[in-house]
Amino acid sequence: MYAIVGPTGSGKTEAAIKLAHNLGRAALLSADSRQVYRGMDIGTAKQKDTGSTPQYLVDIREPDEPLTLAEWQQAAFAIIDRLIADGTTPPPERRACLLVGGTMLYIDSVVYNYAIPQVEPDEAMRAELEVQPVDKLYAELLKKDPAAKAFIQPQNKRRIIRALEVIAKTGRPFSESRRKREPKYDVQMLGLMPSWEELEKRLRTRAETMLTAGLVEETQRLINRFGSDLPLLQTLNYKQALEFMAGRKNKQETIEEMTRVNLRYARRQMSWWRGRKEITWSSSVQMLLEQLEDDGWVSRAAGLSHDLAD
RNA sequence: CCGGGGAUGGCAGAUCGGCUAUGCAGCGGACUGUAAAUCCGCGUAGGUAGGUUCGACUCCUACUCUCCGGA
Repeated sequence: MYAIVGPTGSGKTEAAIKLAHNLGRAALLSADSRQVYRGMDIGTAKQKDTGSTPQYLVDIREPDEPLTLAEWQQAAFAIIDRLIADGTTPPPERRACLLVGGTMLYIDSVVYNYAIPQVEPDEAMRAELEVQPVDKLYAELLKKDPAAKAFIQPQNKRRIIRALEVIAKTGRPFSESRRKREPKYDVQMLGLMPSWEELEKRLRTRAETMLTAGLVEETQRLINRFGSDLPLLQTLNYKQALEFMAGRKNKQETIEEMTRVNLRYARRQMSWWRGRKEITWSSSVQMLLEQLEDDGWVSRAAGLSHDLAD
């Protein structure tokens, strides 16, 4: 199993499709918190055509029923188990699994087998806590779970509330849930990151393409169906499309703005992965594939999937 | 040409005779059920030349530029 990570617009999906082709029998597992929603295609740069390679966890929800991390993780585990792990799948359906996407937390939840607290969001409780001052909430959190100080910042109300929610429902400190478990799968992590100049160029071109391809119309369709206060409309690219539609920005300004916010997001993604020893980085799709050949990973995996197919 | 207002970091925009404005952008970071979310840390200033003062971005003078009104 491979995980292909990299910032938005780096060409991860393209790399994954080529790699899947080289491997022979493989499937794509999308780790993307926005591509899971139907009708959000252009703005999320969804790749519908993956050739003969199946793609999972795309278009699995309507935009008005949000998917949570825990649900996504369970769905991912179920698919991976079916494809490669538990041996109950008849050989013809078995495939090497390529986990590909930019949602860092989603990737990690599978690769490191996060034990996500089985506590569903409690809207009533959240609303109640929301109106209280942060410092009070933070003090309460530290009293109940002193170790939380190491990873929750004093002003981060949303995460403080989540931590309090978990403590209230489980009676255990939130910090306990961060323990690492044994990984379920043997995952090879590959990173794809072109130069920043190259990435900026790609993102600008992609922004232009999105507008030409009908990003505005797609946004309008979402508004028509779900109303203009749909939270998902605050997503990258859709938010900028809304500004354009409201006449606050012209087309050129919108393209620049889209490029800028995508670059900012890419920076945050890179800051998540920077310094991870287990990721092998490449600066182009070509390099990534060559590196795999050189290290014998492809042939090994190809042999494996060949065995599986027998 | 006359009168009046302004000149502050990449941009916007406050305050103050000695003590971090702030926001956006930029750079770095955190992250276990909203994660394309949320949050934290860090640069870069005071048009030019003089003067007053222990000390000037802050007060005074001149100059330059600019905006508004009037010729």
